[in-house]
Order: sequence, then C-alpha cells, then structure tokens
Amino acid sequence: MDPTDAAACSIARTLDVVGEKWTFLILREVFRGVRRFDDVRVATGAPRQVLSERLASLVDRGILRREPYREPGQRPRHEYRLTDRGFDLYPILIAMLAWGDRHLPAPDGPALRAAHRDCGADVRIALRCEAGHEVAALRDVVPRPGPGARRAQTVAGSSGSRV
Amino acid sequence: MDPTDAAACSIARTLDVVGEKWTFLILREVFRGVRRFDDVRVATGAPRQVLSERLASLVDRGILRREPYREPGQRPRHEYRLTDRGFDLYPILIAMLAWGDRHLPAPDGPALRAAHRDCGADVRIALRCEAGHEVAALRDVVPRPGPGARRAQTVAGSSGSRV
DNA sequence: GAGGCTAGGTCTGCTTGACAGACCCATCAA
DNA sequence: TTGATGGGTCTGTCAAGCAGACCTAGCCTC
Repeated sequence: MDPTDAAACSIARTLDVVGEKWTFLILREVFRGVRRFDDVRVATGAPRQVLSERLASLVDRGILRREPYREPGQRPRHEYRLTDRGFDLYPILIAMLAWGDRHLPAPDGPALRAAHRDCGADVRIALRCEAGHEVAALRDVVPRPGPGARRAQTVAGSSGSRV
Repeated sequence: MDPTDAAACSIARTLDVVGEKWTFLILREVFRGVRRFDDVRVATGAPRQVLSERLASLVDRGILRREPYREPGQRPRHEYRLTDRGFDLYPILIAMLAWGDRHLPAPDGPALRAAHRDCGADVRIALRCEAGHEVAALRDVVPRPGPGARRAQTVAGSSGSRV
C-alpha cells in the first residue's frame, strides 16, 4: 500500500480523527461518564488549550455533542456526550484496555474495567467472521486488499514470507 | 479518575506505547507483511527520522523485533517483525478499521480488509463477557473501577446521569 | 447597581517534536 | 579502486505542546 492507497485505508482515516493521545484520553473519560470540561481536564491532565481544541474537534466531527445544562444558582454550562458515531469507538478503547491489562499491568491491578451491564463480568474482545465463524487466534486474521485498493499487488508479496 | 488513577489505567499505558499516528501506521504495515524500512516509509509517508525513531522505540518495547537477512549480492539488512506482544495489538487495528469502514467510508470502498484465513470472510469485532455472554450492544458495556482504583468514587457519579 | 466568584476560553512566550532536504557511512559488486 | 544505495543522522524551519497568565460572561450577594 503506497500513500495513495493509504488515503483509502480506513485505519488511516480513523487515525486522522482520533490518532493521538489526548483524544483517546478524553474519550475514555466521556465513556466513563465524566463530561464536564474541568473534570475531564483534571482526569486527563490535558492543558486547557489542548482540551478545548480537542473537544471542539470531536464535536465538529460528530463524535461528541455539547449538551447545555444549568444547575440552580449557576450559569449555563455544557457537558460533552457521545453521539452514536462516537459510541462506535468504544471497541478501540476496550481493545486498548485489554492490551494494557495484559502487557503492561499496573501493580495494584487495573483502575478501570469494562463490565457487562447484566452480569458484571469483564467484557473482552472476540473476533468473528461475517460467515459466522469464531476466529480463535489472531494469526487466523489475514490482511487482504479491499475494493478500494489501487494496485493489483499481493498484500504480503513484497516482503517475503508471511507475518 | 484523576491523573493518579490515570497512571494505573491500562488505556493510558497502552497510549504511552502506541498512542500516536505514525506508530499505528507502522503497525498497520507490519501486520500487512511490509517489513523493510524503505517499504514502510513509502507506504506510510513517514519522514525517515520519525520512522527510524518509532521503529527503534517499538523494538525497545518488545513489540517489534529486528530480524537480520541478506539477499545475495546485497549487504546485510534488517526487517521488522511482530513479537507475540506486538501481535496482541491487532484487535486495536481491527477495531479502527471497522470504525473507519463504517463512519468514514472511502468512495471506492476500503483498501484493506481483515479476513478470516479459513473462509475469506471479513473479520469483525464481537464483545463477550467472561461469564460467556454475548454482549450485543455497546451500551451494555459499562465502565467500572478496577482493583487498582485509588478512590472509592463511583465511576459515573460525578457528572450526573449515565452515558 | 457594584463586587466577587469561577467555568471555560484565549493569549504569550518558551520548549519540543515534526518535517524537508541534505549529508553520511558501511557494504556490496564491478 | 569507484559507484550504488539502505538506513541512519544532521540542520534549520515550522507547528504543536505546554505553563502560566489573563479574560469574559453569568450567577449570586450586598
């Protein structure tokens, strides 16, 4: 895949929207229900300017929406909530959580879990193909060119043997 | 979660390792079987200095390993291969691929697919809890504090109603 | 009305990383 | 020896991050 194809690659497009640390940390907080500017700022450690800009960008791109609210005795304020489109980013965060839990475990165990609402057990990523098969091993997932690929190149051909 | 807890959060730890665009793009290429410095450079468009530094960092952190090889008539070279630890990052990329396919589709369709080796069908992320339940909706995944959380705070308590 | 408080935003100057382009070094073949 | 080149490093410029300070607007109290 050369940069021409990279433009058609969904991973690259996703990265254009969320491919940096602060954005992911903000999404983590919003997923957890932390929605106010200063709460997010304290939780993530993001500088105000960075946070302000990222929140605006996420709203622009339809991932978050600003919801006005007002507590008695205070001025009107806004909180940030996920759109459906934003909610669909959750698997990325769950996958990151899983990788970190497994490969970079914290001494006291994780601070955050993703749990199944009904039974409370931890939620994990599973892989399934559209024909309905369980894909048990990551090595059973292979990259293939899709319809938007521009060259007739074999994906794994150019650098020798398989992954 | 304040920055103290953030240090125990697996998402943040994962982001410390892979939380930026170039790293993900490099991983995409290596997952696809593109392993040589210049091939990765051309495919990702990364400047040499960035690529060199990121590759070294991924090797340092045990995600990639450098494998020497030598083609007849050429000097010794290295290619970059995934470690098992690196391979476990695949679900993150698959989740990104899915999000991009769905929310930012390319006009000609995706350039890259993740396919099931045995049957060729597209692989997708599914969610399952450790008690064995299928988690059909993302909204059935709820954040919970884990054992490493430092405060007795309720996760969703501080900003009002649920996500 | 004035004054105080503060949530969220903006500004300034400094630091750090990205980036383009150039250069460098080591290994091979002729 | 020379020439080619893969992978790396260097230099100067630009852009973003960052700390700290400042600003504005809406509310309340006096």
